[in-house]
Amino acid sequence: MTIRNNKEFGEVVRIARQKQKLRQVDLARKASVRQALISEIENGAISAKLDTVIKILAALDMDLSIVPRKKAEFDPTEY
Amino acid sequence: MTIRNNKEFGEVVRIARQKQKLRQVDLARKASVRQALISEIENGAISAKLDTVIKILAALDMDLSIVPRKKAEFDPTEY
DNA sequence: TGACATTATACGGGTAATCGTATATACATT
DNA sequence: AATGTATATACGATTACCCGTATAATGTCA
Repeated sequence: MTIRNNKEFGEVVRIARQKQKLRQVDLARKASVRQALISEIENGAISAKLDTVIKILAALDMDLSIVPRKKAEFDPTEY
Repeated sequence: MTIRNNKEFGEVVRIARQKQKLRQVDLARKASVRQALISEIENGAISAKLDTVIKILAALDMDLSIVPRKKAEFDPTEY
């Protein structure tokens, strides 16, 4: 899953959290942050610091990864 | 390339920048930040904000990606 | 509807990121 | 060595993250 802004990051966090049946407060505890912060991040309201991003992903058993930008592929719906 | 802390992120940025034969000031301009900030980030001195991370990676034609954490693989050196 | 659980928002305070700018340090080339 | 180039560091100012805490808003379910 590729991330281009805060909103997309928040969506990924929320989906992953719900998939694991965690409440915001549960994820917050695992990542050592506030429930309020999880809420703000999931809503794309803030630009979290890198270490916060990593802590939250770790709590969700996910990794941050850097990849070469994918070239736009042919999209038949555009024709 | 997986990223677990600020230092690892900085290393990836520096390597990618050098591979593209860019100076810090060049990358800074492309990402709309200061040369000093590129320096600090490459040295792992700060925890950049997510939008800053994304801007810099975009300037390097790279994407931030979220992936499931890889399971630990069998490591023969531990036996 | 009422009670409970979950999420979103608010406030003040502390700290860190980022800025513009300037300079110091390190590196390279002649 | 001297000059030019690149990177690292410094400084004060501004912005924004993150905190603890509390509460408002929303959702759920009997």
